Amino acid sequence: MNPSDLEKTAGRYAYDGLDRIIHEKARLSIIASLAGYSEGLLFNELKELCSLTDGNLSRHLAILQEADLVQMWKGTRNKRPQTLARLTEHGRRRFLEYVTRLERVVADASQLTRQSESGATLRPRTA
Amino acid sequence: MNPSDLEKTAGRYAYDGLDRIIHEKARLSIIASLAGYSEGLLFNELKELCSLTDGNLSRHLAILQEADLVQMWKGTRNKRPQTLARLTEHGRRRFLEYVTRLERVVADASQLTRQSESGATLRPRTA
DNA sequence: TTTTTAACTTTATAGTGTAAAGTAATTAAG
DNA sequence: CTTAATTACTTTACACTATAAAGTTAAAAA
Repeated sequence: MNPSDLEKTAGRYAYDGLDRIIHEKARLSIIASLAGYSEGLLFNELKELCSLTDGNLSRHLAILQEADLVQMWKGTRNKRPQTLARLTEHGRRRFLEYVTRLERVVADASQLTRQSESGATLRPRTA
Repeated sequence: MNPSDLEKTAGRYAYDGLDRIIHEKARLSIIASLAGYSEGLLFNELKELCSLTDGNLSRHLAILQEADLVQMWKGTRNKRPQTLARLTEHGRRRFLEYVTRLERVVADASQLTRQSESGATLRPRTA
């Protein structure tokens, strides 16, 4: 890589668009689940789908709610409290944006696959 | 979603394969950069490509090295110390695995796109 | 009426990302 | 020739945050 290349591509791999709130594994898990169920999912369903503990799920849902990515509906189902979580419109858009960025990461990686197949050397370059 | 569905898909969205070490944004950035340059990148090149500060890059490189995902070569270039970072074979494989999981996230998300296009309702479901 | 279960929420803690400060070695300035 | 500045990092301290353990409320069972 020569200096003029650097100039052109500074920040090329910074992945700015990878929104921290969505990128966190547990929350990505939650959002991706909700993305598949536009009618929403119950607390316990999410817990199972995402393999999260109660406290953990509760905290992450609170964070997602605060960011207006998810909305919660509290009700009762046979005399038991039930919480339904759903993506907001905003959350849906932000997730789609996030995924667009992810696609770039995947695309970048395909380059690696090609290079390794073409038998590139693994020696350090000389000074 | 009915209970038998839950049974079948518990952990469906847990994304276990999203290795924490690689998933972290700054490190994903570093690894994706290195993936594009099999001959390795210099400290300052990485700094630019990933828009990281010195300290930040240094720490993350140390973590990646400890995990045997990246290897470092210390040398000098016109009397200045230079550090060259490169993906290890192990790192390359782990990154490819990681990307495979990412592809699943992207695939999951395409479902959302389809649903939103088919005009699904946004009302909470009745108890 | 006491205990247990269900469905969460709150809190304490351990872990981690980040930038500021520190180090060492070279070059430039006075 | 001594001091200041630059380069190329590394170390440290702090602020943040993910997580699970403990706590809460209410219904159901014993």
